[in-house]
Amino acid sequence: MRVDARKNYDRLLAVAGEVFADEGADASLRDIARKAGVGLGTLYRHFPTREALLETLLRASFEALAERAKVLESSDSADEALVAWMQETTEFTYRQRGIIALMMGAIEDTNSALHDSCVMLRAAGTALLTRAQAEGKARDDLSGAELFDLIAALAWLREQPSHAARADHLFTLIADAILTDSSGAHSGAGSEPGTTAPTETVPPPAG
Amino acid sequence: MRVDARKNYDRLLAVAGEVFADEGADASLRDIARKAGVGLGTLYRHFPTREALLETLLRASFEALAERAKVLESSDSADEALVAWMQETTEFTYRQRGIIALMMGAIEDTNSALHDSCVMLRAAGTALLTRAQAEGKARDDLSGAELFDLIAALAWLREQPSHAARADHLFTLIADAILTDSSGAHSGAGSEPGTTAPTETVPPPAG
DNA sequence: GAATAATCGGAGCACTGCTCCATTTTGTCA
DNA sequence: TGACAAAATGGAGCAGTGCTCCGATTATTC
Repeated sequence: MRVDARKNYDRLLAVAGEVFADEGADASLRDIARKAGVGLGTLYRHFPTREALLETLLRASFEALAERAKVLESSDSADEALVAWMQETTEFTYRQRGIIALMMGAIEDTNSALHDSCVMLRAAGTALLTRAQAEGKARDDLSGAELFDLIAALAWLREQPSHAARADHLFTLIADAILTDSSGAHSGAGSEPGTTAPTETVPPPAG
Repeated sequence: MRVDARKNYDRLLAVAGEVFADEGADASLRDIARKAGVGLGTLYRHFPTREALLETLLRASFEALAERAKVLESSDSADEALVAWMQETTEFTYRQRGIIALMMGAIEDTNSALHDSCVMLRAAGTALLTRAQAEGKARDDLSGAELFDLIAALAWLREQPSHAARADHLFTLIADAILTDSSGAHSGAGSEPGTTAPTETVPPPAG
């Protein structure tokens, strides 16, 4: 890549990261180009779709979430691992305002730039779910796709301002619904989003 | 109202009903005006916001859902009544594609034309929930607002094409999570959206 | 039939996503 | 160093959006 192209590419990513953070995933691309001091054509040359831009920005985070699932797979408690990963994934996803709707569309659209990331994320969750099910800690009649749906629904809910105050409670309710009664989850230690996972496990998006 | 104004008003409502049904709640207002054979200014004169137009179209249905809750309140089974109403409300809401997002914004925006309808709907659900709780059929740590959130989340999920096949199953999962174990809901009779409420209880939107 | 008030409808503004291509810049090779 | 081809640029242009504004038109009243 030519050095001037590289410079513009980097500038676009940096600015896009800020603008998306400020205004959500439906921010104006023209605005991003303008703030990057670059023509609109240049933006489209580097990132042919909005999703391509978002994918480049968020790929590292998606991969970190998948990696995190791998680590959690070797933890002691299969149910706590599952809930912790659900919590982290929900948290990350809802913070990228507007992205969960794109992801739900991308997961069955093989042409979408976000497709692979979504499939990877779903697979990572499925592995944790399957392990919990094998240990009798999670209900058997739940698929990885359904787990993904539940996380998406929770993330969408958190994007709604009117819901904010109740977010943790509903997360716990749904987490408990996934776990089997015998896993003793109702006491809450493994399913309180506010109290678990105080450490930063997913890096912020690049830029 | 002048007769020409009345004629345009009615035409707009009729056309808007069709267009919103075809394209969802974010359909082009200019397109609606054009198809109604009316100027854009005329549309905005009658319906100053998109939400005002939707509210006029859907008010009767919202009121029917509230009325339905009242009827269900005097049914034998408090838990079955709650789940049936959840099912009908979710069904109605998701069929009006795109409206659930507007409703979530409207419920705490007193200026929105949809505000009153949303508050009314939430209150109707709260009454059913409270009754079920009083009878020990629903978990106590759930508020009417949270019930509304769960219905919204389910309706949003159903709007996602990738989710369609799993809609009924997740509805059942969440319905069961709301009911207490003692209510015997896990056997399913009261929480199978596909099998309950075969009768049409909510009229289609006007127009 | 004339006066008046209500209503109409589309031009116009600022914005969006996206395409296209004349112009400019860069890297290479003699 | 200078010439040249390839790569990259950036913004004009198109079709669409929500929404406002106001001169022209129409219905109603006297």
